Amino acid sequence: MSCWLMKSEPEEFSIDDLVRDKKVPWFGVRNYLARNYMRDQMKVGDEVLFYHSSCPEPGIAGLARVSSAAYPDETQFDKKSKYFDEKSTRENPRWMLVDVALVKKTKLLSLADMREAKSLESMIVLQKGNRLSITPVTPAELKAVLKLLGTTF
DNA sequence: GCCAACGTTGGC
DNA sequence: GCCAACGTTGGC
Repeated sequence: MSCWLMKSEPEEFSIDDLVRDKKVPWFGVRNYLARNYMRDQMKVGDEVLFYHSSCPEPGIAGLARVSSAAYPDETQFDKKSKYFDEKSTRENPRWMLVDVALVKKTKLLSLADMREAKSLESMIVLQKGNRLSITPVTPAELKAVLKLLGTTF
């Protein structure tokens, strides 16, 4: 079992939207490394840290789990979608996704709090220049995040 | 709005 | 296959 941090812009899709919807396809990822994580490494039941990015208070806002195997992202075939990819075909889809299901909304563990925590300094999301929207989280990092949040999965 | 960092594209 | 130019991300 692995753990992942997945970024979402709350103006697009927030933890409150996940509380409402319970389970969503993680559409719109258009980065090959992030796609490969979903396609090749994610397993049903993997823990997910739901992270708010590009917003007034970035940080971890909730806990979730991977709830499906990888399958094609429908938005790549939708000409009206901003995620449309004319080079992708149904026979050979370029972009894959997994479903993500809510575990619980948590208090916000802000980016500032995360930067202050020595136990989190190895997290990829905190490394300089990191822009990847999906990053692996080590068991030790997960444990430290849960401790700071005062909760468990 | 700025800008550093990084990914992608395309000419050669 | 190199690499300059361009586009995007995302914190501030």
